[in-house]
Amino acid sequence: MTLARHTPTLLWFRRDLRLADNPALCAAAAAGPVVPVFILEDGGGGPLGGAARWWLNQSLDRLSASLTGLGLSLVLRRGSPPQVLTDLAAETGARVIHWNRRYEPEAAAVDQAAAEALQSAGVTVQTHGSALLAEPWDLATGQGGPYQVFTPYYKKFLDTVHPRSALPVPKGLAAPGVIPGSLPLADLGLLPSVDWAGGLREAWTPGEAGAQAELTRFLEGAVDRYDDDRDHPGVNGTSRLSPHLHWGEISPRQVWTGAAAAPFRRQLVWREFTHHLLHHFPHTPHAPLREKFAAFPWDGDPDLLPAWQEGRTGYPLVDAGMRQLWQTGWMHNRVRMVASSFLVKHLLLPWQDGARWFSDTLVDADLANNTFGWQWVAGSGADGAPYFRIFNPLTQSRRFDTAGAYIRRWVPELAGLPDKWIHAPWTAPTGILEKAGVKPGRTYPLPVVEHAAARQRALESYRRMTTEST
DNA sequence: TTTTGAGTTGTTCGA
DNA sequence: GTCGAACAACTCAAA
Repeated sequence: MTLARHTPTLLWFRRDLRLADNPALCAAAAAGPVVPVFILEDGGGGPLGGAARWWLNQSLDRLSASLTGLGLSLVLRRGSPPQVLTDLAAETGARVIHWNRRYEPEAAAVDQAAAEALQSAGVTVQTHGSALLAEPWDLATGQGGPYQVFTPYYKKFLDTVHPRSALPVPKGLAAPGVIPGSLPLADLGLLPSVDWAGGLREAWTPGEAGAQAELTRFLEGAVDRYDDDRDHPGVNGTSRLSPHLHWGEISPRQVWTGAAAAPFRRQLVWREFTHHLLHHFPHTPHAPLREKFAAFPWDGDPDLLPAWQEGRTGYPLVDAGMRQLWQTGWMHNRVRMVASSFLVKHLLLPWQDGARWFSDTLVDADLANNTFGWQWVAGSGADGAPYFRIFNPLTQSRRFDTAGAYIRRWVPELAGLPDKWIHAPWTAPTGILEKAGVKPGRTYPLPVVEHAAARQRALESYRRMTTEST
């Protein structure tokens, strides 16, 4: 064995907290002893929300245990990646580093700075693609530009992208003779000082094993009914893989390979599309993609933002969604649309406020997906959604949570109401309300806005924007 | 260059 | 209760 075989290689874990189908891990392992490191970054990829920090803590704990089982030791550090990594290279004598690429503008800038610092220090940087099925710059229109409409993107994707099968966990992993020092996980300070995470613990199992279990559950049942069930929030009909995908505890390739059903794969391509958009339009987390929306009059009552955040709007489906989010760090996608639309159109508050709240409370908080979703709802994003598409929270509630199962679970003070009245308690007859123990305005809020009036006001605002900007 | 067809997820109104 | 049309005008993507 040559001396070079004993020189360790650095492996920088970021949004790929898994061992299977991990190209950076495979490449590092093939070169000899591996020093895996995770850095809690000072700035970079944007501030981590509270729910995301909890998830990250659990996931790092699981990753560390898995690596230990294979004879490796995860090094935890905090600071600025260029500094931390050049220090670690000097400390270990590593000449090569591998990582899987990130795509958010700020994260990509950090990675670029780290690569430059390492190269200046004589360290070879090798990056790999694993967070997406296609690189954001791979697909282009006939003109060579980025796509802004999903359907043509989707067609192009199906024509040109053929995901390869997943990589196995590499065999024969070896640690270096000297293990670099690591912070204890607790010293990263990811967990809240007051433990509010009970609902999260109950709802989720972060980590690679938890991700595989969730995929298995989905493949053994829900995937076959996905097209019908995914819109019904009272049914466990979605994959619930979003947080696992966000943290890379499972790769999109593993999911794609496992689930061949077209309606589900289509959703995975949506994830690709949002990353494509964010890469090509890096300003969109803050500013509307459609420029004329910069003039939109967001003149709703800001005092209603907390009512929305805390699930006190008086619209049971909206409130159920916001409370599910607060308690479990996740909201069913159908309800995300209804609740987001309510903030933007009924309350006339800026989508950026909603995006910020979601970023802080979602365990799957993902810049590309979150940005796309909010801009789509606001009508300022990349699609042909007409401005007059305003969700009616009652129609949506009756259509998708007909029997009220979702509302009863998350708004228990309404649980005693019959199906017929649970969607709009303030319309129920007095006798029914009394029997259910519901006092509108006392045990459950009256609607903070009236639907028809709010709808008219939103339409008027869009009209104002279009007339005043021309 | 010009033309053409089409665009995730909806609601309301009136026949 | 059901059904089709209207809700505007624009932009995108490809031919």
